[in-house]
Amino acid sequence: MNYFARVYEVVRRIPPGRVTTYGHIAAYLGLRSGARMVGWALNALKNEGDWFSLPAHRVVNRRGELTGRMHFGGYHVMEDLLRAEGVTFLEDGRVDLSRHLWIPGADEPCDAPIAPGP
DNA sequence: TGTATGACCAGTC
DNA sequence: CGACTGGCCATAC
Repeated sequence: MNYFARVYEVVRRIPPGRVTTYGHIAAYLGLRSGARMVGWALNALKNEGDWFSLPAHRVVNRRGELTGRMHFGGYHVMEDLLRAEGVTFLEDGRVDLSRHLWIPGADEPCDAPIAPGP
């Protein structure tokens, strides 16, 4: 079963300026705590060299931390990509999930407006 | 076939 | 409040 393809499909659906978490993707796929597999699937992306084809930089952990930034070829690449899309960061260096969190299945959540950024 | 691993999560000490 | 452990599922060796 192409579990990776499932993850890729969900990641592709993430709108610009929005981010989602591993847990939500796993939950959308029907897994309780398959979040590790989500990370593993994205890890396979860099192996395939197609990681740049998918907005993998929009996938963060439940706290909004860019845990996978080291896999983007630089520790600041992922952050720059998100900022370029208008994603705002907290002073802690985490993504403001309260404003940019996007949940799979809800293409246009009404209570998650895109913030214009500072 | 079986063990080890992973860009995680939630609960517990 | 900070740190640790177990679990979860699929892939790789």
